[in-house]
Amino acid sequence: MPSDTKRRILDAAESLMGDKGFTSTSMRDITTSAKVNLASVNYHFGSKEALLAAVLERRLQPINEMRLKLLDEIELETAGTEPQHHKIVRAFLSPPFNQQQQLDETFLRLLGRLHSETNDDFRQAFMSEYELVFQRFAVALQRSLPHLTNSNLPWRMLFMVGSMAFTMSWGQSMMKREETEIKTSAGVLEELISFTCAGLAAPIHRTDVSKPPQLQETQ
Amino acid sequence: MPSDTKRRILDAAESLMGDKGFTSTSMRDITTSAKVNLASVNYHFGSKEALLAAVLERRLQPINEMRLKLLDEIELETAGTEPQHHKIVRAFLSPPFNQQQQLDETFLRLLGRLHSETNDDFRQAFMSEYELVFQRFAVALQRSLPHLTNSNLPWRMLFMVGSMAFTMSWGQSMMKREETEIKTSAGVLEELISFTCAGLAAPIHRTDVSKPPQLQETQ
DNA sequence: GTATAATTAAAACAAACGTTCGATTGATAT
DNA sequence: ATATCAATCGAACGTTTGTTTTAATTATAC
Repeated sequence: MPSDTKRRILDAAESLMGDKGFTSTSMRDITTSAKVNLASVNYHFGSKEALLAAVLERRLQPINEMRLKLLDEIELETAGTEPQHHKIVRAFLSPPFNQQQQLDETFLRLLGRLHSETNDDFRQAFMSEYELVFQRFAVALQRSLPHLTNSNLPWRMLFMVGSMAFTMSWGQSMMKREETEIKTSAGVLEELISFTCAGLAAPIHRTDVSKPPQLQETQ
Repeated sequence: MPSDTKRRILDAAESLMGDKGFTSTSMRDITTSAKVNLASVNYHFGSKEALLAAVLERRLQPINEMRLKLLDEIELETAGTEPQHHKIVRAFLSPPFNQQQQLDETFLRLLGRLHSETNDDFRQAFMSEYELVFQRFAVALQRSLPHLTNSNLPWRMLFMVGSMAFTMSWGQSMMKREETEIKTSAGVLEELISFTCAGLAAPIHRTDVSKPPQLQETQ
């Protein structure tokens, strides 16, 4: 029987870092919660930062695999009635929300935090693993929304990821507010997809100078 | 001549926390960069967390004031040719991008980080200061987009804030990539407004169960 | 001028941090 | 039984953390 120490550490780290953030979660927090010895983390993972990488890897790899698989299926379809970019957006946004385990909710928060809490080197390494997925979806979106240019698309995809990440870190506390009616991950996902599709497909901004829209080009 | 120690501390804290995050920025980092004594922070502000609150307050108050002022002006207008929700979205999104000083770019990053890096108590206090602004814009948006319900609107506003926050923390590094064509804050703002307006105005998602998961919804 | 308050300076504080160490365990293979 | 080796343990390492204390310095008021 293989020891489950590594899994316990990963679970505890995922949960705690999702709650309090990376730097605010100490090794002692993690090992206490996981009921393992303090030294185990460095023994099994090498460092605290490497532990974070392992936590992310465990969840992100199947998510990105699923994204690419869904995109493959879309591109193999001979014809479809639904607008292509709806399917593409769904292929990108749904995998993180799909897993049905309980732990995933904390992972969503960690993922949401990640984009703004690690140092630049780490983010660089993290993004490089994302690049393939990002690139393939950029090509697919550009094809299905021809009015988008190289100038617009990267920004709109940034907005998409921003909405997604923000939903991940705030959605849970949002759903707990009694006045909020949509209370399931699936419902939020549908709302997020609608919003994102419309945003991506928005008409391109006229660089029309005849009607300066209130503020202009400070630099 | 009043001492400029407080301002130097605020400037240094804003810059460093924007770069490295709150928890990863130490008091010694701040006081060294500001060329003041270590104890000055606690003397003038009381604690590290209170310093962060002061940093945010200094910038956020004029931003939120401007948001409400712009919204007032919109609501006083007798008639307008432009869709109302465009103006409302612009009133909300443009103030953080408006200030022309150099320091503001680091503040944008700090603001973007803030949404996902502080503890819950602090976020609660921070959000309460936001609540008035949020509430007024929610009412205005609902009025100008009648097809939105209490069920949709809070989520779509969350998506809007998410795109905005993400743009704040990543926009600067995004503009430095050579393949990115839009390279000014004003240009990014216009793109963000277009995206957000379209997302907010998106048709509501039919909770139609007869055709459940994968495809539907031609907008 | 001196008295009084406000600010800065230097030093120290205890606590918490990530990491490393040598010893010990427990199973597997020889 | 003995050697081996990965895994776990308690303890300590040297730093760094935010904060506090006490003294010196500067500005303000009388």
